[in-house]
Amino acid sequence: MLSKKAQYAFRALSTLVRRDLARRNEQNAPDSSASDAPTSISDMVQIHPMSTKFLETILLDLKRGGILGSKKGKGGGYYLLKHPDDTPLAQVIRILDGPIAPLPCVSLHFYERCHDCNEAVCGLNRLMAEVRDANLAVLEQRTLSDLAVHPEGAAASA
Amino acid sequence: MLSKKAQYAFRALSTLVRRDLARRNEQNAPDSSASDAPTSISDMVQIHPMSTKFLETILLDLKRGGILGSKKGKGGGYYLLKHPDDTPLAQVIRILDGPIAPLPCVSLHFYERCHDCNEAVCGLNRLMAEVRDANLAVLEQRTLSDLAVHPEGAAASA
DNA sequence: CTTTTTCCTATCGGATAGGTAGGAATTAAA
DNA sequence: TTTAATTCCTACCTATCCGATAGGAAAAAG
Repeated sequence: MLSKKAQYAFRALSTLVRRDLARRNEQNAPDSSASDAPTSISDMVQIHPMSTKFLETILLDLKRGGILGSKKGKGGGYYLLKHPDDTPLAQVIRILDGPIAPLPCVSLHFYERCHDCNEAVCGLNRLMAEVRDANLAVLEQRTLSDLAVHPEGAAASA
Repeated sequence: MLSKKAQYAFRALSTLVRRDLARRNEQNAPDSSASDAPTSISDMVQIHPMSTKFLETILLDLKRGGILGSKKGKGGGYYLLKHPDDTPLAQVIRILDGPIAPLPCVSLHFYERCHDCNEAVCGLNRLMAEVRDANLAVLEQRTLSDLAVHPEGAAASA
């Protein structure tokens, strides 16, 4: 299960993404690398109500994790460092919740040896690696952009 | 991540499965429904070292969950209620760890409404449902039998 | 120099994970 | 009929983690 941290992170990020994409559209610069016009924490909290102080620590994590940039002082806030297409959901989850794999001994980014079993012949190991791959097939493919896409009704596709 | 409970459960189950399959083979009764010849906790712990008392509570859970049967008293122990092919890994995980879905609002067996968002238009909801499905594609397909299969070296396939 | 913001560290209460304790109930066999 | 081996039950314990809060320091704009 995703932690509250990760859930709140995705909410806040969805705001940043929507603004970022809107701005790229306005400026006719769909591919510029970093976004300007930082969004403050208080703005984010107004759109998705949650504890301001808690969100503060989450955004700090995202910044340290290389997803967000920030600007201090009046008019400051946070902004995406990359195009939303270029940040997979897996990256966000790893920053806030750690490993995605169901066992440390099949984790790609947080591997820890499993001393109670011989990994080469451990049936569980092999199966959980399958689960990990199934997860990553979604989480590495889907990006922040997908967060902002609302599945419109049938009318939208007409 | 799987809890220790679930990990230990899979270890103990792998012992039961190996014995069960061997017995079916000996008796030329590959499809009989329930296995006899219970295996005691102390036997299981000798094969896969772990806390006896802790395993006790785990096996009780598996029994209440409908996966194992038991026999009390001298010569007693636990046995599989069904053919190993007929117990998907998902069932074991749900008994010991609860929901498989990354969010309560996309859980099939432990659904809880998500009051902070409108599920119909929540981008995260939709994405996490994809993750859930990717997980279940493995965990409902793979069964206890797969736990016991050791991937032999190249020689085995020759 | 005041206001607005991010940044940093410490703390806290409650829940959960992992594991233990002690014994009751049941069964087989000596 | 006693003894030994087993499951069954409930309560408890302890350390860690989760979610959240507190209180400021540092920076930037006006």
